[in-house]
Amino acid sequence: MTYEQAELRADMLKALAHPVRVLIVDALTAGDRCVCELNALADIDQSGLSRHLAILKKTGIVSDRRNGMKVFYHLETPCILKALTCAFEAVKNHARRRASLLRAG
Amino acid sequence: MTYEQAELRADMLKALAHPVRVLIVDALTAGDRCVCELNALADIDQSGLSRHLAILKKTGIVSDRRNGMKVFYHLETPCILKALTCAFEAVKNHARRRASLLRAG
DNA sequence: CCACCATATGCGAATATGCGCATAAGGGCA
DNA sequence: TGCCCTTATGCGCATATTCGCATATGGTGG
Repeated sequence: MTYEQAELRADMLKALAHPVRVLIVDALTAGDRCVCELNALADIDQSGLSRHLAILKKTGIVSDRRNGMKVFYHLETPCILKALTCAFEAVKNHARRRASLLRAG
Repeated sequence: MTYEQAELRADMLKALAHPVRVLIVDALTAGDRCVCELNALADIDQSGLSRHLAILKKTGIVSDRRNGMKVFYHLETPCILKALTCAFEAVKNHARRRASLLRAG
């Protein structure tokens, strides 16, 4: 893999690597949501949420669509979920390994 | 998903979200490598590489094993590759969409 | 046009990340 | 023990992220 290819992948991962953005992507798997609905996900300023959405949009993970006064966000890359699930499984495995090491040692 | 669960996933993604670390994980899919081998992957200081490896190790993505003077790193979570592949496909889709928008508009 | 609602952006401050240099730490070998 | 090789860590600096506040923008309805 070239460095440039690695950079593309890293940019994608970086766009996802924030708890609020993970929550957003998770919520969008159930269907499109407007900003006002997503705002209930985390205890965060509205402007902050808007910025997180802009980050996801810039990398193409989500797209947006206006409907009257509201803007709805749509998950463009559902496969990104596999990444999240994998990450979660890996975290659990890691925790389990650490726990058994603590028991043994 | 709770905020705590999202934080765990985000930590995992953050650990991967750097081009050098992506290169490391990619290289380790072909088998264990010592630091001196990995050092050839990118034009980076040896201390920097060591730090990147420490980040991957802390989250459980890789583990290390001493063999004589050398330390070998091992990929603990090969499923993480699916995340990388997904990220890459998503990047390509995004680029394609942007390109066709440019053509149309 | 004006008031209002939903969303986005400018700005500054706090914090985190990444880097290189120097150096420490762990281990092999004479 | 002393020297060398491989890898890790302390430190300071530059840059990037994140956040909240204030405010701008786009759209609706009176």
